[in-house]
Amino acid sequence: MSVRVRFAPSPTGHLHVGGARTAIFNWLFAKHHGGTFIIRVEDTDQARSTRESEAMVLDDLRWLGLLWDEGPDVGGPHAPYRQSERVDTYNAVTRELLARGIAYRCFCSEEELEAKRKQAEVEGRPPHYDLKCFRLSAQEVSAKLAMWTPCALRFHVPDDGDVTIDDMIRGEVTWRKESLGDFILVRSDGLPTYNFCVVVDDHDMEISHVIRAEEHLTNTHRQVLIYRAMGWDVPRFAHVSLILGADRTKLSKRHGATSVSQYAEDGFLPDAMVNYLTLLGWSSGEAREIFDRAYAIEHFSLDRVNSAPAVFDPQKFDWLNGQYIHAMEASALRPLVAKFFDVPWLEEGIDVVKTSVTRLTQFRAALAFVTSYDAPSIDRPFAEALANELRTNGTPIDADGVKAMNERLKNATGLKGKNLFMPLRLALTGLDHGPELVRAIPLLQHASESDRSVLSPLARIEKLLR
RNA sequence: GUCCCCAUCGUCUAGUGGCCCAGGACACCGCCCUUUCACGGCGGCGACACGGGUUCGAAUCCCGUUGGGGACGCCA
Repeated sequence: MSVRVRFAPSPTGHLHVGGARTAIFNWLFAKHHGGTFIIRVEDTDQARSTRESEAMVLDDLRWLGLLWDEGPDVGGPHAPYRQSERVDTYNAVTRELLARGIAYRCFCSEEELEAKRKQAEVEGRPPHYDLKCFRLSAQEVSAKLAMWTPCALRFHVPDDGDVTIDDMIRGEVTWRKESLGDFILVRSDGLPTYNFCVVVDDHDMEISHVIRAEEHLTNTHRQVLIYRAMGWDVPRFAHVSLILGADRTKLSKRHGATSVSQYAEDGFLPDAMVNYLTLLGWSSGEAREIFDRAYAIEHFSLDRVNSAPAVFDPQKFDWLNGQYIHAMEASALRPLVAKFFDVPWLEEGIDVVKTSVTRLTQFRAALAFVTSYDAPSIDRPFAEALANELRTNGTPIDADGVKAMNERLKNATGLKGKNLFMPLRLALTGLDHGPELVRAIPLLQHASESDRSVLSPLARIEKLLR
């Protein structure tokens, strides 16, 4: 049997890190098995779904590098891949279920149902539907229909409604029929609900494995009942645990950045994000934490996915992102950094400071010693000696040149060690810390040559002496 | 409240009955490298939630307790 998996976002905003991880696991599983990765848009909630959101989610997935084989934009053998465009398919199933008496019309108003739910709650009963409309006679139904009374469609839970699944991450999970009330299949506005669409679509699209978040675990009960009613094969399920915030509740906006696009804007790299999210709940079994996609694809398996929820740790993600930045060539980093901060001398600048940053956005600040200069207060004879050195011998443009300059400065001033290097650093950068001078000084010189807004080392000393 | 899931250092995890008085990573602390900062190297701190079983032997299997999370919607 070929592996066909899907990621099914509802287009109500940017892709969330939890959704991103679910997408990654699906993608990894598909790639590992040489299967098909499908995107299906679950937009049956018309009030919240928008095309703009759909575009944002797809952009986020593309940014992560999770490319799909079938989807709303690229099409495929089971098009359309947008639930709002598949209503005819659902209607056909609805008619069958209705004809066979498995589904029935419910004329109860939302207010009425809400009141009953509240009542059940105070009486300590489960808030299940009371079957009022299930008991309606054919005549009563016809009468209501004749009066155009709005109605929804409910699925009737059968007497043999106990369900057991063999979840690939959790093992056997069982629900008793009693834990479920008759549920809505189609809303009174004619649009089918999630639990119904998922089943029809997953069957129709020949999905072999449903890999999704744990919040859907209890929905599986209803869904299996629909598969059974239709006589369809039930796919394998794998419910991935939730990602939690530091307070151990479901990760949400109040925990800070939670959308993929926010991390992109904050200077994180897609490779680092895929790596970090893959590690959140999965491990290869080898003591290896930094790996590329090829490694993850080769080693990924669902039975190594942790069933316990995981806390998202921004510090570790930050560290991991830094590891990626440090390992990259300045030439590869340049176009990525340029989106946040661009100067003619960027590549050399990146090369000089990259080990001091963990995010692309930090290059601006790390290179501030080049772009701006506040003349510090410094020992005047030393500054004059330095000015004299630069005027006489020119500014060094490589490490050897800097070393030679240091040697001459040592002789001219009688200073050495920290007493020489600290004033030198201060005089040229205005700061008491920064990259090594053998790199920083040539960078300042080069930058001033290609960028008029940058003061050269000599210009800095002259400003300081003024 | 009912149902379902979960439980190893602060966090992510290794561990599938003896190799574990529990290994790695982040964070934190110290030392080294570096005439600054950062990177890097070395070391330290730090966990099997609790109680019962099963077993010669349990972090690992079973039961219970506690704790956490999720779902109970004409949201997905």
